Amino acid sequence: MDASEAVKRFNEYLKSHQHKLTKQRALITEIFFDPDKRSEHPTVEELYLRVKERDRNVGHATIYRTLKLLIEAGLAVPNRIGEGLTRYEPEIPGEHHDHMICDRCGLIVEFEDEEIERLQEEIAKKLGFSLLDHSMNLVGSPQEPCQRPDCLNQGS
Amino acid sequence: MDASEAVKRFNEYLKSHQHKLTKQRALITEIFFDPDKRSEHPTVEELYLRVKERDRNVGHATIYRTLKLLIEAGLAVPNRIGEGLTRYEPEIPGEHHDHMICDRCGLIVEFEDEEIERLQEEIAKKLGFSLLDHSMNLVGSPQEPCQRPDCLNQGS
DNA sequence: CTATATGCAAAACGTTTGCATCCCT
DNA sequence: AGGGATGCAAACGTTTTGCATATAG
Repeated sequence: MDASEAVKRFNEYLKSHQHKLTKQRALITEIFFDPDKRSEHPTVEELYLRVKERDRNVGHATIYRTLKLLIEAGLAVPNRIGEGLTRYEPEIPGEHHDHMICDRCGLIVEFEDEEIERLQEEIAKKLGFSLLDHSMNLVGSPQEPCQRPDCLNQGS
Repeated sequence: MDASEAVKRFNEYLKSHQHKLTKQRALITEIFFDPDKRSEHPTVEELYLRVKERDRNVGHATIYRTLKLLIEAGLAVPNRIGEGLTRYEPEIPGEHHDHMICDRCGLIVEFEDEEIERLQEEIAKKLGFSLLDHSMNLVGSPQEPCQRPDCLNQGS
């Protein structure tokens, strides 16, 4: 799903809920779904700064309100890993992935595992629930020197 | 591990790090590890109120600072599921469990699954990391009427 | 006795909200 | 034209911090 596809889907959601597709909402969505930075899991502040480059008048509130709508539309997922602030990731409806987080530099690697998904269903059932959602985050240290310039694990 | 065992372990950690076991720290730890409420995953505010019943002079800051130390000592784990506030759970070193959260009433059921733990190790390895930590939260709706008085799912 | 811990209140932080104005449809 | 959206700044709840005082070791 590319950025304009995301905007289209968002618009469909908005229309069906008496909301409007404004310039700001379209811009935020485009930037949020930019394929180059898709896996960056931006914070509100990070997204705000990137949006501000293209529209100097946006306010924080609009980012917060738009992300809330994107979540309702099933196009974004909040992720409260680690520290004290929320990160958001673009969500392709129907897909799902979990996270492997680098202990040294915070890099987030996404992955998917069928076997785990299956086990989760099974566990929920055994506990008397039907599974609606789940999140799994692994934290680890890299075994090989990391390629990222800001990673502390440069192969000491 | 009972409450006094937890205090003992905490004291060991404190001593080895030039910290002191104060009345407040011992009290907070005892209450946090109270076997009756072990699985309640209290917020700071909840813990604060329970501690205040036994020592009317404690301040919020002491709860925050003590929980931070308990985390360093490996005796507590912060859990930022769901809403906007952090819950804490007592941790028995060496043990680990994941969470099944009730969609209707927020009840947290703890569970452990060897198979999942094994798969997580495997996935981390495949991605080039050695696993340090992980968290997994399942969200689901109960299949049977819930027994909790405050659960919305009373068997409608 | 001295280093560390406490309680308080103020500050910091991320997030939400009220309101006058603006702008999609 | 009118219901919704925006930007701003103030309000909010949680967590952290500075500081004078108290206390464990």
